Amino acid sequence: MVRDVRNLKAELRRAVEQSLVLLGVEEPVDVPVQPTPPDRPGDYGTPVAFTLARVLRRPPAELARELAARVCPPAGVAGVEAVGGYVNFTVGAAELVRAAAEPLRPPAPVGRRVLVEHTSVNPNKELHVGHLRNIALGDAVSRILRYAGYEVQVLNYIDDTGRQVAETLFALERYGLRYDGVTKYDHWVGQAYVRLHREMEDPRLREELEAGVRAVLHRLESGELRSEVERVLRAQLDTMWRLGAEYDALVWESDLVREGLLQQALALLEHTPYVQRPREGKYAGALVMDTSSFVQGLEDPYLVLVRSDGTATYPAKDIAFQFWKMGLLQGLGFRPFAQQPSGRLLYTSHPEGDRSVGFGGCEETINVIDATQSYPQRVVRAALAVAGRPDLAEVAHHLAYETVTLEGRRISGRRGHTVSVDEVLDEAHRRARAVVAEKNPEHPDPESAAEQVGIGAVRFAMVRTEPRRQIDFRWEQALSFDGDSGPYVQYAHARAASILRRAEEAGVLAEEADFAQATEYERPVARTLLDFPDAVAAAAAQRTPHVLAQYLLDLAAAWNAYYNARHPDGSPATPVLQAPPGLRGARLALVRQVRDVLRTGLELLGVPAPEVM
RNA sequence: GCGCCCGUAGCUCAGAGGACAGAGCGUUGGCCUCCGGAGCCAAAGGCCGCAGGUUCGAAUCCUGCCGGGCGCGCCA
Repeated sequence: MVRDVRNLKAELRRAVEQSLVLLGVEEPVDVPVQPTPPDRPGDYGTPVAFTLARVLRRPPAELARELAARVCPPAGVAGVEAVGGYVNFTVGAAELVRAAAEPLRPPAPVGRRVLVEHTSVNPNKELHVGHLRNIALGDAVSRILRYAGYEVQVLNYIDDTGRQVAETLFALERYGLRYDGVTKYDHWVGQAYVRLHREMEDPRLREELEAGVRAVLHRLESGELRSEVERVLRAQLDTMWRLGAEYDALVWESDLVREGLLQQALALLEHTPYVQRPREGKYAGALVMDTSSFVQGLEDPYLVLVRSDGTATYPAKDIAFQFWKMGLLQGLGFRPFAQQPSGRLLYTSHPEGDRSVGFGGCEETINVIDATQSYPQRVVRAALAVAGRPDLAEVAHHLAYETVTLEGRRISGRRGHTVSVDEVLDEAHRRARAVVAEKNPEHPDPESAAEQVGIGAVRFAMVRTEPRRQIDFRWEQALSFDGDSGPYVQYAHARAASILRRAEEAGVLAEEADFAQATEYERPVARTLLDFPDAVAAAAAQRTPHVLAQYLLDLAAAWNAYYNARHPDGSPATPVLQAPPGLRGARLALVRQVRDVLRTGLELLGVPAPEVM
């Protein structure tokens, strides 16, 4: 009996391989088994005859016919036929539905630790739609890898010693601002930042402002202003949590420096032939790394790690962090920071933290950072190679996504050309609320449904396309509730859940399935259901959620088509609750699986799956 | 200038070297005798940027060109 599609495909492959021997093929040949296109006979097929044609010097169609005649198909396969040069297999409807209805089993643990860093927003202003893409991608990839069996650490890097934070805190001081308690705190603080930048345009003030910023920077480095930064961070976290993103730990840049990780990283690099301290010329007195063997296309391959005044550059800190992530360096203590909405504890690095809390030291890393940072990310990988670990450089991935533009222009927080995540979510909620009121006026909890649909629309829009593609943020597109959208998939899920609810009310939910009664109408949904493990595996392997998003659209479409199917005379072809006993059980099993796969898939994307919407 | 990424239907996008290139939006026309119409069915719409090459087979791989985005600081 066929258990699931992985077995099925593997069994088909084996059967074909055995028949190859009968044809006199001795050399091992790769036998691809793929689903047949719609409107073609069969469910799965192989083009192996084309490969063979070359070796055996015979026409592919002829070989396909011979293969089809000799192959001994596994149990449950109802037919084998040659279609042109392809050999196609038809699985019986009963077997197909039975296999598709088999309960989901998550993949086994792979025993590999992966560290995903995402979000990493400067703690000095509210989140904008560019950050939205980062969070949606990073959170989805983390969930997918965890499901795929990896041990995943999700980190959010807090750049608390950066210029942007210094400018903001300086602005608050300079203008003597007091929090009004009304505006969300990160938005309020962001206004001070924008105001300072307006003032900085005046060349007469530049020196005075610069000195002020530098003074704050020093206080930040000493850790003196940590609680100020933390206050902004907590406001930002509310937005991240509202989106459904959660983290395992926050890593503060100041901790990285204070714990000496930066110095250790530099020490690792310093005695390699690639790193030098020139006595004269352009880089006199600085510590520089020659990246020419690792990064192409640079006029000047020398990268400054330590300035001639003794201060470290940003790339140096990045390198130290990366070394720690991959276990080249140890250190950093952690302690609990907050309880997240799901109950999961969020840790933070801290000078008084517990050093035995085991973050870092992963075998593979994924840095979710936009594509404009590709060069610094290559430098980070180069540093691993310089430190004698080219093997680690291979698995230090940069999940590079293209930036989000706004009306075709680059987002700029400073110039106010931006849309905040909070604003987007509020508007999404408002629009979804209106639709719920219209479509489902009896809804028991319309506010909660509107929130779930709004978030779902926004997050799905951010992950449905390939990360490398630039996207222009448009309200109608990001907040679309029909067509290829999050709510479309959510609706398909709610519809399946609704049928199961009614089945339970009618007392037929536990009815035994008689798969032998399965019809041709079930075939497309069943086949699509069987593709789920492949979709997740592909998303994990390629480290991109869009593969899974596209799959869920396919499944929702197949399920909706099934739901609406009619006989040629126009009468409903696929009633579930009114189907004859046995067939009803089989259809309920299929509907349950549709609901479970949609729910699981949506969860992996971080899109809520409401039962009623 | 050099390097990286992207060019697929009017628009927004899928498409791990395999079967006549697929969705959504928009346009046109249909579907409430069923369990949710945020849905379904159908039609129209394509030199897959251009030109070569590799291959039994190319939207997919290679080379060149064209168009667009980004990067190339002792900034972060």
